[in-house]
Amino acid sequence: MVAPLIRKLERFGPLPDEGRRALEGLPLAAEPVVADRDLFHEGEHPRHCLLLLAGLACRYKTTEDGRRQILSFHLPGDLLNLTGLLLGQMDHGIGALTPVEVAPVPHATVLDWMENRPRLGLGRLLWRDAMLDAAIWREWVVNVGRRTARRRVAHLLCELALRLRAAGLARGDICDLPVTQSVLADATGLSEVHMSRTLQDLRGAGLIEFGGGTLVVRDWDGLKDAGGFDPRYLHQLAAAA
Amino acid sequence: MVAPLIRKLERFGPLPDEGRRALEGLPLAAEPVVADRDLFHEGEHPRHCLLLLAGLACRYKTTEDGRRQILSFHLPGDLLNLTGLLLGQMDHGIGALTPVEVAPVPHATVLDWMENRPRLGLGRLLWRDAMLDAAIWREWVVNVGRRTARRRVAHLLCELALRLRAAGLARGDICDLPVTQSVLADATGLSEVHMSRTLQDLRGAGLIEFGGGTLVVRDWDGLKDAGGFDPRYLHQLAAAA
DNA sequence: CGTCGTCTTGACCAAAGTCAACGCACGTGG
DNA sequence: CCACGTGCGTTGACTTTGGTCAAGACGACG
Repeated sequence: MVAPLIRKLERFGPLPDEGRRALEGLPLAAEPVVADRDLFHEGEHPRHCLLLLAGLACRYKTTEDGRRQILSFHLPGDLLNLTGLLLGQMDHGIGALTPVEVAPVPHATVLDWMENRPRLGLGRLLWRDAMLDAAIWREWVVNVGRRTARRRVAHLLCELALRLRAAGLARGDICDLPVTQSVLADATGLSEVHMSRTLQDLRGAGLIEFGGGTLVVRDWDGLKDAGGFDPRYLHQLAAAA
Repeated sequence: MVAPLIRKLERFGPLPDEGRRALEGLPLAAEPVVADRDLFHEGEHPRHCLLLLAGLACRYKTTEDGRRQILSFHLPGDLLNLTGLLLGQMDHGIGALTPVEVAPVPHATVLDWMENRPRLGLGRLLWRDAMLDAAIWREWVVNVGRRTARRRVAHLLCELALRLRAAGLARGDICDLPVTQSVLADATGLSEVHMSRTLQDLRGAGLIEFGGGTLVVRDWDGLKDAGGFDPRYLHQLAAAA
């Protein structure tokens, strides 16, 4: 069950055997969660992280006037909520976009890894993982702040295609992306209607197909181009591009 | 010289005496940097962090078509660039917005604090500081993604007023904010012209005064309201609101 | 005194939002 | 097996927000 997490951490650097064994020995109780349920609520003080085993999750915030902004997507293998561990209170929610399986990992366990057991080598790798999330947020600020709808959407799809591929959720250019257009709209700061038009635009240009929970990248170079996508911000993940 | 850094870290939790002594004993060579110069370039592989001693700095990215998006502002006491330490390559630039004083701190030193010397208690505090930056980015995604120009600008000014106050750069509601409107525009994803109009709008509503490098918050509640500002995302910094 | 950077203003334009209607697929219950 | 409802996507007409372009004011500074 921890294999995807281990694979991900090893992208950041070597994982000592002790660390690997610690992860593999972790008692994990998988819990199913139905779609659209919160894994963490904004404002709560969590006492555990969640290892995402299957399904798609997202972080999001809701504005004062009820609009939703999705902050990031999370794939199987992601250890959700180091943020909550370090900051205490959740400043955002984490929700299941699809039916999901998660396994709680107590904060105490993670803190022990990071602070008392340097031989595991987990501290730095987990920290890097958190910093990669931050790198993605920085790019999202640029995306919503300074790009047109077309570039925005193309850019997001590039990022997702790459991450889905790295997580083993794609066969070639065919990616599992079981989300509605309204989810993509909330991730890009666009309206649902305009998302629909923009996707049609990209489809019409022969760059993608999207529907039925699947994204097909028809023309990777064209899509990269349309999005002004430079994968360097994804750091170790960039290789695939 | 490290006093502002220590003050900031202590907001996140108790700093053991060993840690304090380690910081105070740090050999710091202050270097002046003129305004508009880069402290770190996008793409470089830095070998040190920079402790910001005086002046205002910002992180930014430039899009493929040459537009700038400012990602965050940094005030004296900030230890710039834990990101570079952990991710290796810079995915963004860090620039001096005003004349600035910085002191380099080798990566090796910081890594040593964090990984080999748990008694210092610095690891967790620095990590929290990095996570607070991430919390601010999340809010910025919401700000540029889901708020109108007026709310956006009001929100940014609320955040800055609070942070400037916490950093001792404000006397009451009068804050040192020596930046041009074009900088604020790049931080909010607006055009320079529209920033000018929006500031006039806020001025006209009696919420702020802004000019000559100074921000005066005339009506804090009104400004919070106009920005939909809820300081909880600033975590330990929220107290002042 | 002239120049440059910054801010302001006005006129116009383009991008994206809003509102409303409709089609379609899917699942449910009669 | 069909009727119905619901959620999702699409389309069109219209509005709003903010961007763009261009000109001018103002002040700091050489």
